[in-house]
Amino acid sequence: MNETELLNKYLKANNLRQTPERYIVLKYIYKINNHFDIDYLYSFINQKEKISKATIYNNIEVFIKAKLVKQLQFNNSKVLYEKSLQKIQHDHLICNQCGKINEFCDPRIQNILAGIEKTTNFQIQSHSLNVFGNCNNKNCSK
Amino acid sequence: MNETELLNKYLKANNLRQTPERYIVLKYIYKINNHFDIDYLYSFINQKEKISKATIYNNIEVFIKAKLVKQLQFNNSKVLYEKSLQKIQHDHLICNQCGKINEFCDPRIQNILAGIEKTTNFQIQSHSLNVFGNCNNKNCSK
DNA sequence: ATATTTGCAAAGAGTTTGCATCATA
DNA sequence: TATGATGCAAACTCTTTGCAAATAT
Repeated sequence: MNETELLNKYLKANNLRQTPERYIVLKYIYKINNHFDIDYLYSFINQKEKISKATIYNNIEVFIKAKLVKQLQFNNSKVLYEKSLQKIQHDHLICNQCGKINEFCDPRIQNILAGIEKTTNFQIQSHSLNVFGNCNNKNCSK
Repeated sequence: MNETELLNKYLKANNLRQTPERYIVLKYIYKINNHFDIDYLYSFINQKEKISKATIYNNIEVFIKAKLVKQLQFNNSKVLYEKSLQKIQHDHLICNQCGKINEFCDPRIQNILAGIEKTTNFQIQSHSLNVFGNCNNKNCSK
C-alpha cells in the first residue's frame, strides 16, 4: 500500500475529509528524500501549488498520527520531519561542527526497548536515539 | 569536586568572569532535582534573588558547555534542563498520555555507541535516547 | 445542509539581540 | 580601565488561533 492509499484509509477510519490539499501536501512530502522543515516544505509546494502554512501545519499533524511522517527534534535546532513509509527504522548521528545529519541502524536498540517493556509497565510506541559528536568528514566545517 | 568548584575551574580555563550571578544561578539549578524549564528556574531564583531572564539564558549555555547542565528536548514540548553532575548516565521514558517523564539506565547503549565509533569516523560527544509510549500508571491521565 | 477545512492575518510563546550601565580582572 | 556581563525592552522566529469563506460529505 502506498502513501496515498494509506492516507485514504486513515482519513476514512477517522472520519476526516479527503481534501485535495491533504493529498497535495503528502505528495510533495514524499518527493523529499531528506529531512525538511515546514518552511522548506511550504516553499517547495508553493513553487507549483498554492497551499497556506496553516494548512501544512494542520495536515502534518494528521500525517504524523497516520504514521506517514515522522517528527525529528534535535537539540538547539528547529523541528524537522521525514517521510516514514518504506523507510527502515533508523536513528541519527548529528555533527556538532557542521550540523550534518547521518542515519544509522542498530538492531540492538530493539533489545533495549524489549527489555523496558519486559521489566516495566511502559508500553512503547516510538523512540528516538540521537547521537551528537564530530563527524570528521573532510568537508566538515563550522 | 562539586559544581561550584567545577564552574570556577571552567570559567578560569576559558577566561570568563566569576560573576555573582553565575554562582547564584548554578546554586539554584542544583537545588532542583527534576527537569525544569527556564520560566520555572527564573521564578524559583527570583523568589529570593533578582536575576534577569537574559542572564539565565546566557549562563545556562555556559553551564551546558561546562557539562554542569544537560539540555533535554522531547517532541512537541519546550526545552527542559537538568543538572548533570553526580547523576549517572540515564535516558528518558516519556508518557504520551500524561506527559510524565521517567528515567532509565541500560548499559547496552554504551555498546551501541562503541559500535558506531568502531565502524565510522564519528566521534561521539553525547547522546539522547527518548522512548515514547504509555506509562500505564494508575494515576496516568490525559 | 452542515460541519470540516482552508487561508489569511493576528496573537502567542519562547528565545535572542541591541545597547546602556555595571563590575570583574 | 578595558572588556565582558547584566538587565531591560524590543525584535525575531516558529507555531497556534480566530474567523470568514469555501467545500467535502
